[in-house]
Amino acid sequence: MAGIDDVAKLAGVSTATVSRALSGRGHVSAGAKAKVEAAAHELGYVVSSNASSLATGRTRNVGVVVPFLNRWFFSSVLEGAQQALLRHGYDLTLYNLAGDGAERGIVFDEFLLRKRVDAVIAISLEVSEGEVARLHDLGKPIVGVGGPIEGVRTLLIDDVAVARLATEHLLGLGHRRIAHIGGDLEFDLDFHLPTNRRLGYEAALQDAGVEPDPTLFAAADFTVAGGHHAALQLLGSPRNRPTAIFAASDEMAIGAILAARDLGLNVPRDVSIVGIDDHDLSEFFGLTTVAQFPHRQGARAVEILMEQLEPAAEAGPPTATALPYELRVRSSSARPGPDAA
Amino acid sequence: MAGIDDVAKLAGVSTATVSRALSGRGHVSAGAKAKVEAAAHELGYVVSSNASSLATGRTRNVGVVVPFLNRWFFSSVLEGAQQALLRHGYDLTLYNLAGDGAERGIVFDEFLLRKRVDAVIAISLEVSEGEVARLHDLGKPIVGVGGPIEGVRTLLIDDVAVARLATEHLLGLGHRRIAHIGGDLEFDLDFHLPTNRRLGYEAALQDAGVEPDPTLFAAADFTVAGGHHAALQLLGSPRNRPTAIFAASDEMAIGAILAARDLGLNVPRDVSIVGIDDHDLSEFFGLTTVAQFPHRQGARAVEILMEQLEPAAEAGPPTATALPYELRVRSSSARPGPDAA
DNA sequence: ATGCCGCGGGGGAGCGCTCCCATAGTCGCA
DNA sequence: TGCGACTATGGGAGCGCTCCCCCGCGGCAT
Repeated sequence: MAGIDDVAKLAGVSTATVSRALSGRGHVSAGAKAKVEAAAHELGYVVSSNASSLATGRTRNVGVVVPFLNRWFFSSVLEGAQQALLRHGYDLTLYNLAGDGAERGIVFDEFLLRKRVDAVIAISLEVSEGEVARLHDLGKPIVGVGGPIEGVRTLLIDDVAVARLATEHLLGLGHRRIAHIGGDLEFDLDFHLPTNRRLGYEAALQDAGVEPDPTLFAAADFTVAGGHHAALQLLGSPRNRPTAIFAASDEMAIGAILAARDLGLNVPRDVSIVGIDDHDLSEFFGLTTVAQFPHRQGARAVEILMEQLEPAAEAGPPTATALPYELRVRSSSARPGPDAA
Repeated sequence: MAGIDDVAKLAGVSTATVSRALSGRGHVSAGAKAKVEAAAHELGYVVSSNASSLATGRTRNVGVVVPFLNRWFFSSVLEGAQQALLRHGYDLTLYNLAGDGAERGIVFDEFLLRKRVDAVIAISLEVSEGEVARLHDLGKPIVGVGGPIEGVRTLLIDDVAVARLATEHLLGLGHRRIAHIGGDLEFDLDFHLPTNRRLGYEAALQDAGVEPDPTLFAAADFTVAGGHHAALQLLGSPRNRPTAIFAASDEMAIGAILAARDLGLNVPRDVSIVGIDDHDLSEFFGLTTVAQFPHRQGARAVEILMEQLEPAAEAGPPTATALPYELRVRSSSARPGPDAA
């Protein structure tokens, strides 16, 4: 393996100049720079990140901590973060904290603190104040995505507004009996997402002069099966059947569409269904939804970290934290049928 | 931040002893080891992986290269690999090569070779011989999962056998007109998976004395939408309609189930459907499938790397490369209806 | 007794960079 | 012409470990 000395020798300069030429820090004449680059290329030289990190104290590596890997939201955020990091020349070290607390302790004690990473992105993960404090003491920035973390800059869509938008879409179509499939409370201990989406739903109804009907709420976990189960209850009996369902996630909404079909109901003729996410499968199911853009959220998280990690970089826009969302109307929502109106 | 010197001072020993005590290499008396551990704990000392890597030349970090993050197979393998690596005290650096070749070159030239990783796991990714050679020259082991790579130890299920098993299940139920939804050829340039599964399907038919009917094959990409589209063609007209469909993946199979429903056909009464994977959603859809276990495949890949990276470790079983698979019969397959038989 | 071996432990070189400091040259302006 | 400011470059300490080499000691066979 070629080292910096080999490059220096070949280029006829000192190692200091090689370092400067390749890193862009400090002054190097154009000629010297060209010679160094040619030599480096010829030798197939790549700086040793270890040696570089040791000397600088920076690793150009960020740790990403996720609770799940195989769910759409998480993998999308991860993908966005990865690509953004790559553009900045950073590596991404992945920590998948699947549930149990044992791994978690190891990751925090041994890995994150091992000077392996310069910063941390926590995706929808509860991080204790103590953990945040430790990272802070080490001078490692942390940003959260998709779940509020005490004392940490966090990226998340305005769940209340998103739910409101979805509900208003249904109200605008003329629906009045609108059910909601939301997360159960246990889940809410970590994120306020289910609560917030329910609040947005209720607020939209009230603004339209519709009193929320507790019998039109069904709790479920954020899966197709959960949404299916909940929708069967909601749509099960013809009397008092809602004309529309707003589900807190697309996976739930897809479950609801399938449940409606199972009951012989036509979507959207007999029941309109909307979700939140714009999941991969939503287009296939013609699901009307409010898109959030987890891919961009991951990228945004990286930008925020870069502002702190590399203050020298372009100042960038003044960090607008309002995350975009967008109603995507497809075929699963329509005006209620005449008998319902 | 406490360094090794601080620990040495507090424990009243030399840094060499601290290093030995903490790494387990070399001889240290029990007493000294206890003192060192106590001191390290008291100071919250964690070895700097950079300094350690620089001195040893080993990073305890493996690079995982994946083409997609948000597909069930990939994220499952990734999860399995991550957990296995964590158990071995290794980190996982993720490289998501989404399509284009530009990123790819950067990753190989700058990142993987940057002495950042000790080994590489390539998931269903075509790796050129040149790339393999470079890694080999650097002494970095590489193992593939889910796609054959020239000259590299690769983990993948026996696609022919799996397809055969699925097809034989249908044959055993009495089906004779069995259609197949498989990958298209373009996709096959990378992996031989679609071809192999088709071969297994045809072999099973021939062994049962059924001549494969080319009109009962439909190409699709490996998605729900792809399977749906293909199944609509296959099941579209009542004449010559197959009594069963074997899809090369569960996502395709689920698309086929939905297509059957759209056509007013009952699964399994009018048509049986089986897939391959045991995808998360398969249970919900009652899909009969041949489970492969990507999570374990990821873990297995790690074990193989560890055998090379840490020869000192337990010798382990003699590396049986036969990967497990298992038929899971659910409600989507049954004997063909009387009119079909 | 003597030599040898194995174990426990210390000193310190060296891993491959970065960056501080020093030096030399160049330019512009008083 | 002189001086400060700035650019270009080299020398070399030091980042925080690991591990080679060395020493000392006790036990054991010769």
